[in-house]
Amino acid sequence: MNLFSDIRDLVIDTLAAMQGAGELPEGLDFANVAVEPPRDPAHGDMATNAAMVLAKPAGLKPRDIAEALATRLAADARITSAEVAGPGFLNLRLDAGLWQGVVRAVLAEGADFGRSTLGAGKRVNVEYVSANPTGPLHVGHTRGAVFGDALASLLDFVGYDVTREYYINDGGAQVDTLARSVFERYREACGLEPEIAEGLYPGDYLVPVGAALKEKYGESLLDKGEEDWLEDLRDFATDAMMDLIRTDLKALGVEMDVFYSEKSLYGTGRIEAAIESLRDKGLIYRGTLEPPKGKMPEDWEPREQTLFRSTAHGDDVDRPIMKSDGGWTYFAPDIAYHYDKISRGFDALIDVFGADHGGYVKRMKAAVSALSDGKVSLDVKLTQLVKLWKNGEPFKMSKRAGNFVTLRDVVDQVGADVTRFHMLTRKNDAPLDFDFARVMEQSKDNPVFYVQYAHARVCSVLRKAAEAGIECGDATLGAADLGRLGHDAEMTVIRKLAEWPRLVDTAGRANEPHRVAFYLYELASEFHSLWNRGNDEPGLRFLQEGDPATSQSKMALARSVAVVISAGLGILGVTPAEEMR
RNA sequence: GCACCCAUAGCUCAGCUGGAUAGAGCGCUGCCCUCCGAAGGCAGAGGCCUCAGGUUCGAAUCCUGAUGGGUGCACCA
Repeated sequence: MNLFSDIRDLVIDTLAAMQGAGELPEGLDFANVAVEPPRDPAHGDMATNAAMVLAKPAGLKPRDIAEALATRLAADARITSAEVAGPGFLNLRLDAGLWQGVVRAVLAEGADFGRSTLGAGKRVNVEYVSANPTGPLHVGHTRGAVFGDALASLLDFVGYDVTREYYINDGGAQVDTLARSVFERYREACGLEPEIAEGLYPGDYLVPVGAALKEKYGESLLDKGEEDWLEDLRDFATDAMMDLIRTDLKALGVEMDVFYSEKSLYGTGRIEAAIESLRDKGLIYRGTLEPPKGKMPEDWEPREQTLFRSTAHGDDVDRPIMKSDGGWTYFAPDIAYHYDKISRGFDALIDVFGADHGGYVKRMKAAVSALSDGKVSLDVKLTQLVKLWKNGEPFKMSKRAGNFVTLRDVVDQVGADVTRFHMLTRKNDAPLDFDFARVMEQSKDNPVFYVQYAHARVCSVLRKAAEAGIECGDATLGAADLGRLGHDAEMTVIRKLAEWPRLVDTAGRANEPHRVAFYLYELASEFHSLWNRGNDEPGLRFLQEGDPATSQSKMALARSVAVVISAGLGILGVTPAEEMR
């Protein structure tokens, strides 16, 4: 149920009827006709721009169209008034029954209220986190994880068939480095002095991995050369790291559907197949790239390479896919991976990267465009930096020393709910401040708390009602006499509830889950406002002493707020608290 | 040098894909608890939406350019 799209349908139908009556020419495009909440509530319940959008193509004056449209709309039982305003806006007032219908719909549909068919069951793959399996996840990964997960839930809510996926970069040189680092920890476990050379991973999270190696191999590896243990240790270490990463993700409430191994692409002909596919399209060639303008790398020399003509699909320069030693560049398996996603039948792909991978977007889009002949879309969402603070002081971390702040540190300290919500209070491409002290604060300054508090208040008043012997099941409330609602303060909340389906829809189109967080804050704010007005105006209290019928109608509204908050928090992966004392 | 992202209240940020008088929070000033949770609410002050052009009925929003920040720029992932 989406009141805005219902009314828009009504407007479109009416416009079509006007065409039938010769009041409007045929062949008009109604795509830009919008029905939206007016900026100023005094203007009415909804406003449409139809007359202004159509004036030019129809060759008529906007006000004339608006007048005619207003006359017809006013004849509809759902519309109580239609007034032309400004340059040609049409302000509509709706029959109160429609607003009451919103509350009824929320109670009837529950957590499904606002679900849409925007996605039409299309299959979308959301790839996120995809951190190298060389250590625990840090705060930056945490933001990507939260964002990707909420985005996936949002897309599911608007009707997509969503797959959550993690690409394990277990095929490159960094895994060799990991294996060598672990070997030193293994030596350490055997009582020798570890030699953590420059370039190895110094973090002590590898100590238990070394110990586990000793469990498995005893001291048998000590006198062997790297060629004898490197491969085994690569697997052993990446498995250990992925276990760690999976556990961390779970602590944050993130569960992937697919973990896709880069290594599985090698030696199976899959990279070759992907490249062949590009070659068939004439997009692979041998050539020499121009040196980059401006800053010239020290060791630059002209070099003939195997290149992907990504410029044919919007990239700035063509990209090497093969190194001079004959091995693949990192780009080649990425091409093959996306080729695999395409061949698994996804209609749309989304990659969530850290902002430091921004330079990678165009070539990846070029690859997907080329591989799918433009049939599969790729949207790349970049998550900006997280700046850590503690009590207003910048919180420094040094990756070199291996003491960076991990996802686990954050979740253990502030909890998954707070972490998730806070990371969604900023647009993905805006930098985010994360102050350990402030995000745990339980006051209105903290949006997580503020939203959860609204939910808890509803739960509280419902408990009170139950104690007073008032039946408050959703079915009962849905059948309550909602005509008893109607005060401005109540209508404001109902209007906000009615926006939920619309909000979800636009958030889903933009792939922007943060909008859900902002909406929830606004809804909570309207609710708190109504709640407090009950202090001065007893008639606005939800629980009306000695008047069960009115109490139930007000409870219906309160309960609707809780249902929508709960559904919204569900998309964000945050628990709706029932009590916060 | 090139590409991408960003620029909105003193501070931190929204702004519903082009709509009416640009919104929150923090901070500042002043109010509201014999009252369903004051961990809340109300009111006030605070803006040439960085600048200059363009598109049109209409621009914070779209386009171009400038300025100021961030990020990334061949056989590393």
